[in-house]
Amino acid sequence: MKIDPNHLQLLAAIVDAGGLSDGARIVGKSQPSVSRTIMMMEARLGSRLFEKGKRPLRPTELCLSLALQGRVIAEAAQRAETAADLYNGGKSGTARLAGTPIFMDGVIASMIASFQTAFPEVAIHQSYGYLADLTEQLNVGNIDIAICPVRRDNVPPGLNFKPILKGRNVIACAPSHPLARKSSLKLAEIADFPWIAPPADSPLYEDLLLALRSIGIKDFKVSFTGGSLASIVSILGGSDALTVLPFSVVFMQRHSKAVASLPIKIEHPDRELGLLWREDRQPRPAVKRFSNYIESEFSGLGQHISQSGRDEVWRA
Amino acid sequence: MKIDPNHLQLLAAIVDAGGLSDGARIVGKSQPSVSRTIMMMEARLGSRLFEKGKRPLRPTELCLSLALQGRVIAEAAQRAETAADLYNGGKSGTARLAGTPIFMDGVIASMIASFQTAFPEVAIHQSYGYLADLTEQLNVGNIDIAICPVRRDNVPPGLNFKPILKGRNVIACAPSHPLARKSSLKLAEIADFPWIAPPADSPLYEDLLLALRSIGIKDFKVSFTGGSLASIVSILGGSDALTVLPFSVVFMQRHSKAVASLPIKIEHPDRELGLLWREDRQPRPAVKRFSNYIESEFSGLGQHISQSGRDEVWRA
DNA sequence: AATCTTCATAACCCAAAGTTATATTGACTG
DNA sequence: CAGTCAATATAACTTTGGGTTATGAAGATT
Repeated sequence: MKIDPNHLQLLAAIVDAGGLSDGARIVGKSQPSVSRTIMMMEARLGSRLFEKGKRPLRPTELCLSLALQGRVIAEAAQRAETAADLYNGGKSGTARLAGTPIFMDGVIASMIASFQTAFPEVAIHQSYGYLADLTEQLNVGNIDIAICPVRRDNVPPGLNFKPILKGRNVIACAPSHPLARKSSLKLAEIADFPWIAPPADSPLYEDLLLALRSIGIKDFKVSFTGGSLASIVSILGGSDALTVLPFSVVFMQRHSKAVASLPIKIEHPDRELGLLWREDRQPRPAVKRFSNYIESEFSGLGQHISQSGRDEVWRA
Repeated sequence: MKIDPNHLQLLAAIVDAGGLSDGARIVGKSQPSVSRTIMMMEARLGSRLFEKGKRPLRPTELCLSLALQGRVIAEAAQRAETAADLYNGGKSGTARLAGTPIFMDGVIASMIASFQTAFPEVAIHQSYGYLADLTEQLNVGNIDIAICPVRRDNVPPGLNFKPILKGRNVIACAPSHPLARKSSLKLAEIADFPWIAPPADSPLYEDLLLALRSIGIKDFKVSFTGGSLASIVSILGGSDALTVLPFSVVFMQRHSKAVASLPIKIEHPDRELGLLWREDRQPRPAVKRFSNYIESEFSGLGQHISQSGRDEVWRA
C-alpha cells in the first residue's frame, strides 16, 4: 500500500487543526479539495480515517498513527526548505578558493576569519598557487575563485577578472631596522643590506626586480629566498634584511608592529589584485557571497589605506 | 520556497542509486519522468542539484542536504505504510468489548491473554454488563463487541448476533464437597445445602431458577448473592454451598481444581452465548481479528468439551 | 574514432487535485 | 422538536503534474 507523503502531511494538518475546513485553511487549499483527498485516502486504505457522522471530526487510531508520520514529513520538508533557502542565500555551502601565498596569508586569511564568524555555515577550502596553476585549477573545476595579481591584458581566456586592488609595493623591513626611523634615505644607505626574495616563480619576485631596478639598484645580495609570509616576517624581524611586499600586506600587519616600510618610492607593479573565475558558469550562492564579501572588504581596505595612508604607514 | 516531499524522496533515491536511470528503476518510474522532475526542481530552486555535464552523476551539496531530508521522508512514509498494513491486518488497533461478568472472567479473560501474546499491538478494552446495558453501549459506540448469552428470538434490533456456544449449565460445588464424589444423587441430598446466587439482574440468576425448578427444588436458601466469579469460586471452596455455573466456565477451571460439578442433569438455558455488534457498521480490522480469534477458540473449546466431555468433567 | 551508456527532449495523455457552487447533515438552541 | 448554523460532502469543470514511449545528445571508455 503506497501512501503519498503529501497526504500524510495533509492528514497531520487536519488532525492538528481539528477539522477539515481549518486544516484546509492551514495548508492553503479549499475545503472540498482536502475533503476529497481524505476520501480517496480512505478508499485506498480501505479504512476510515475519521469516524463517520461525528461532527467535531474524530480521528481514527489509524489516522492518528499516520498523522504522526505526517508531522515527521512536514518537519523534514520544512528543514529541506530552510536548507534550500540558506543555500540559495549563500549562507551555507562551500567556497573553494586559491591565491598567491603572500596575499592569502597576509590579507585574505583575516577576511576569511571574519567572514566565517558572520556565516559559520559556509565552508571555505583554501589553497595556494600562482596564475598558471590557478587557471588550471579553475578550469578543471577544483576551485571556484582565484585571488591573484593579474595584468589586465593578461587575463587567461575563458576567465572573468574583477580587479579589487591596485598593485602598490613597498620596501619592508623590521620596525627595529636602522633605516626605519630615518625620514629620507639615499640609495647608498639601502644598497648594502641583504634582501629577502620571494620564490623565483612568484609575481612578487618580478615586482622585487622591478622595484630595485626602478630605484637604480643593479645588483643585490639575497640572504633568503622562498618561504611563506610568516617566515619572511619572522626573518625580517630578526635581521637587517629588506624585502618588497605589497602595501596592503604591510598595512594589514600594522597592529602587530611586525613590519615597517621604508620611505622610498618604488615603481608600482602593472598587475592588479583581483578575482578570477570561469566565465562559463556562474558561481554558487556561497561563492558569490564570499566574493562579494572580499570585494567589500577590499573597498573598505582601500579607503583605510587612502585615509590613514602614507603619513601613518609609509613613514611609520 | 515550497518543496514537494515526493521530490525529496525521489532525490534521495537517485543519490543513493548513483544515477537517474537506476534511481528511476528503484522508485518504479521511467527515466524521462525522473529526469524532468529533477529539472523542474532545479528550476524552482534556482540552483542545480547535479553538476552539469558530469556523467557519473555528481550531486550538489544542496542536493545532498535535501536528499538527507528525503531519506527521512521515505522512512516516515514507510513507517506509515507498515502502520496501515498492521492496522488493516488487524494486528494493531483497539478492540473494545464487554460482556457478562461470569463469562468474561471465566472464559474470555484467558482467551484475551493468549490473543495478546499473539498480537501484542492490539489493545483490548474490556468492561462488564448485561444485555440491556451492552446493547446501549454498542449503540452509543462505546464498545465494538458484546459477549453475552442471548435468546435467538431476543436479539436487539440493529444488532447482529453470532452464537458461539450453546448454553449448558451445571451445578457447581467445591471439589471437597461431600456430594462431589458420589456417582448418583437424589434430590433430597442436595436440597439442604445453601446456594450461591448470581446477581438478581443477571441472566445466570434466571438460569439458576430454571435449573432448580427443573429438578424439582422449589425453595432454597441463598447464602450469598452477587459477586464476581472469583468471589463465587472462593466462597464455594470454603463452604458446602452450591451454585449454577455455565459448563464452559467450570471446564476452563479444570486445571486449577477449584470447582467441581455434580452429576445432575439440569435443564439447559434457552440462551446461547454469542457475539453482538452493530449491523450498520462493519468492525475495525482489529475487532474482526479479535472476534475471529474468540470464535475459533470457542470452537476449539466446544470440541474439547465434547471429547473430554461428561466423563471427565461431569463426573469429576 | 567508434561505441556504449546515460541523460535530455519531444509529444502525448491521464489522473490527481485545484476551483466554485451547492446540497447534506450533525450539533446546538430557543 | 423544529429551526438554525457551521462543517462536511457532492457536483461539475479546469488545470497541471507527472506518467508514458520514442528519440536525440553527450560523457566516458576502448
